[in-house]
Amino acid sequence: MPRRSAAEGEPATRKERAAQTRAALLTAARSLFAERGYLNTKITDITAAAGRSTGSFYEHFASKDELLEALLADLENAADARLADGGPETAHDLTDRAQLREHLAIAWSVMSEHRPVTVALFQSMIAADPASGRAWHDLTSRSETLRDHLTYLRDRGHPLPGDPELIGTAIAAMLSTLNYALPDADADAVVDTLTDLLLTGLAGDRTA
Amino acid sequence: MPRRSAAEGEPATRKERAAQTRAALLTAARSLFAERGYLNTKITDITAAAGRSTGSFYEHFASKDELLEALLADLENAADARLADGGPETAHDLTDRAQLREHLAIAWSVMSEHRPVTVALFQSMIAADPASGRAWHDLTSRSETLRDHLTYLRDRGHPLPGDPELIGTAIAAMLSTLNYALPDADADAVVDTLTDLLLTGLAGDRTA
DNA sequence: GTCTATACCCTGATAGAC
DNA sequence: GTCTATCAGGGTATAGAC
Repeated sequence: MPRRSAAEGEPATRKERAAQTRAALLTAARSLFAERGYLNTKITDITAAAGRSTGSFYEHFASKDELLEALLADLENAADARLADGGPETAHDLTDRAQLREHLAIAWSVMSEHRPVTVALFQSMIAADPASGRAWHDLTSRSETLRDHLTYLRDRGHPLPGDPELIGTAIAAMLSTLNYALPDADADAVVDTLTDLLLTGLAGDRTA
Repeated sequence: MPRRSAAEGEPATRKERAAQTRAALLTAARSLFAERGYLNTKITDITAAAGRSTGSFYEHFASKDELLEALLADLENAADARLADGGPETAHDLTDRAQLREHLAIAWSVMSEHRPVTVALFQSMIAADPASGRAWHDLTSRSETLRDHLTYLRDRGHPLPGDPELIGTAIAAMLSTLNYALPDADADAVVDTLTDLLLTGLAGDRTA
């Protein structure tokens, strides 16, 4: 049986302590990313906020970028779990107001709930060399589901405003940037407006 | 009469030389911003590309940020001149396809033609502390004209998808981010798609 | 005004004791 | 694994000669 320190509530195995440190770093990073952003947060800021030493950081992550990967992995696990609960994997007809709205609402709430990661990913994307094409790549892959639904629509004979990939990416650009810029907005109001804008446009008949 | 150096084509007054250096720095900055982006461009990169010394930079600008201000001022002067030539200051009814398209086309071409400044401003905006609200502020002020046109529409009795300021900012977000991500796109194709998307939406009747 | 040289600070990353 | 201490590199900004 492993040795334990005298008397306190904390577990004491090496593994557990390591996990605690790792978790503390992730938690600290999260709150700092949301406050000051990813780019302005230094590794030393994270370790300080977590109450650990600078050197300790590298025992868990090779770089700030790798820490972000870990946060992202957590996010994806959470999202998967949520979908498994019974997500609206059925929505396909984006010309149906309720379905379009649902799609936008989910996107908006996921971004808002995971704001630290969202902010970090967005800043990281924009800070990359513009010539690298990373922004286009990220936005495009972020809107895969959307694109699939659009392609589905087009294949069913519904004419679209243009190429599904371009439309999907444009919408992703709008959502990502607006959510980044407007963290404290009333979600329902924003989603309502965007739903209406994307469904029937500026010239849409709203007399009904 | 001021002294001149022996024999060459270059003018030699202090003022002129200073202006040349300043111009060289601005030009160098422009090309570097377009290539590597604003954030990744260091002051030493600019001076090196301009063929000047590091110290010389501070004789003209207090910081990289101030240099960007200067570039922005140039851009605004150019834009003003272009408008004075006979810009489409008449466009008001954004529910008219031609007028909406014209508005979007101008926005897109201005962003593309001044890509170095556009890229720099965008990166600078995103790199700011997320809590500062700068992103919202920038996007909102960037879409003032759009908002005015939308307000005009609403006041004329045309129902909009929501608050004009929100809609205008959402569109600005889409345009800015998409243009940032897609520098080499076929402008006409993009503008066509966005026009159609914003005019009548995904559910718009395109049978005609 | 422009240059060279350099001081200075911040940040990332490592070494070695515990 | 975690800490303290420290180093190396890159980047900003200034000093002083020309």
